[in-house]
Amino acid sequence: MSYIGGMARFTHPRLEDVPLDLALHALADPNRLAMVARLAATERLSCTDAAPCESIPKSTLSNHLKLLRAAGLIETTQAGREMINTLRRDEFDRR
Amino acid sequence: MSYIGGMARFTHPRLEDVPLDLALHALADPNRLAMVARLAATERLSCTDAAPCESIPKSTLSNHLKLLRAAGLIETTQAGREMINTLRRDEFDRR
DNA sequence: TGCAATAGTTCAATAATGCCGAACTATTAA
DNA sequence: TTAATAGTTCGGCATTATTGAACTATTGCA
Repeated sequence: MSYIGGMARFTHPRLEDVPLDLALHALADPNRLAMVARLAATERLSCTDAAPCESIPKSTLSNHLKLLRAAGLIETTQAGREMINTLRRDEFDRR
Repeated sequence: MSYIGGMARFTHPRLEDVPLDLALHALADPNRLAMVARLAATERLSCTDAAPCESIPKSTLSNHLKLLRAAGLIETTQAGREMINTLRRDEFDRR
C-alpha cells in the first residue's frame, strides 16, 4: 500500500500567526536567501536540490528549510522519499 | 567654543555596499524593528528616545543602533551630547 | 574654572543561537 | 530482507548577542 503526494508530517503556520521579525530572520541568512531565490525561480525543489552549494551538510539544509517553513515562506509535502518544497507566494508577496 | 549638529564620529556605508542579508538581519529582531518603526513615525530620535521600552539597557540600545547604521538603514549625527538618528528612507524604500 | 550630571560608547564575560557530524526513520528498489 | 536514498533529530562545539561596569564627551551650574 502506498499513497502519492502525502499530506503529511509537516505543519505550516497561518500567515497571520507569523511575526514579521520571524519572517525577516528566516531571510536574513545568505544561504537561506539563496534557497528562496532558487525556489522563486524553479518552484518545486527537493531538499537536496534546493541547496545553494554542495558544501552545506544535509542536517544544516534540513534545518534551514524547517526555519523557512516556520516563517510561512515555504510549503513542504512528501512525495515518496523526497520532501518537495514550494514557495508560498502569497506570503512572500504580501511582505 | 561649541558647534551645532556636528558631522562627526559615525561612518555610514554606501547603500550599494550593504549586502541584502545584512540589511534583513538588522531588521530581524523585534526590538530593532520597533525602533525602526518609531523612527519611521517620528524622524529624528535620540538614542534613548528610540528605545521601544524602558527595560533595554543603554549598551544594548547603542549596539542595536550601531547595527542599523552598519546596515545602511539609519543615519546618526551628533548634536550636543545627544546622538540624533534618522531613517535613511532611500535605502528603506528601495529594499 | 571645576564639579556633577547627562548621553552614549566600549569592553569583557556570560548567555543564547546556530551549525554540523552521527545516529536514526521512512521509503523505494533489487 | 537487504541495501540505498532522502531527510530528520539530537547533542556538543562554535559563533553571536546581551549587558553591567568603566570610560569619553558635552553641558550646566556654583
